[in-house]
Amino acid sequence: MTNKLAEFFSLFSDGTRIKILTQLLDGEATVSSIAANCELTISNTSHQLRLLKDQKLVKARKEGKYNYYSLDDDHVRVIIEYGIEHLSEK
Amino acid sequence: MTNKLAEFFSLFSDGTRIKILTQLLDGEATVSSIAANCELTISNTSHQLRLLKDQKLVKARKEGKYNYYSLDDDHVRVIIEYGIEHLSEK
DNA sequence: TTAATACTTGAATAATTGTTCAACTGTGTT
DNA sequence: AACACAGTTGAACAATTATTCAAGTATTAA
Repeated sequence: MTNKLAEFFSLFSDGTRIKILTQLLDGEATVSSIAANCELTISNTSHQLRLLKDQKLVKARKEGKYNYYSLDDDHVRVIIEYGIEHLSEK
Repeated sequence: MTNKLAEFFSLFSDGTRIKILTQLLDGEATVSSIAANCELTISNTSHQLRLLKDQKLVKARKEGKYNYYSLDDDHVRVIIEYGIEHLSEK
């Protein structure tokens, strides 16, 4: 249980993934647009999105040659907000 | 900002620290009792507590030769609960 | 059917992190 | 003073994780 929890939270423990997640807070986006906005390579973005998808934090929708990713967990927003609150208070 | 957030969440991204944090949800405890309950070495426990303390998730109170650690952040409980909820839902 | 775009994947490398070990400090006891 | 207990610290090693790179698939357009 503790390890599963840790695995879940590890998705928030990397600046790259936090960038991607906060980007997705604004709504769904393609891999290339996420990569562009977050200043990441497409490959890296794709790898991180897969991790997030494996753990059901995001979901993907395919439309033509584009893959649209979006948040698949209502907790993500709150968890990030709590983190921000912690930072601003301490 | 994203990196500070990631640094904060990285405290939850390790099974050892999750064990320590959940142990502290029950109230303050000494380093040795935490180590015993979580089945960790004293040294490892102490190292992890320092990380948690540096980021103001826990605080320490010294009494004689004992160091009592306790949670110093109201968000910890909720964040862990949200993590558990996520796991049970997906 | 060739080419271009939009990704994905696996493997290698680079970087970070966790754990242990040995030595140390501080406190109370004999 | 010498000892045991409670914990801290820094350095080394072990393990994990992030990022890049090169090659691949899928879709659409020329």
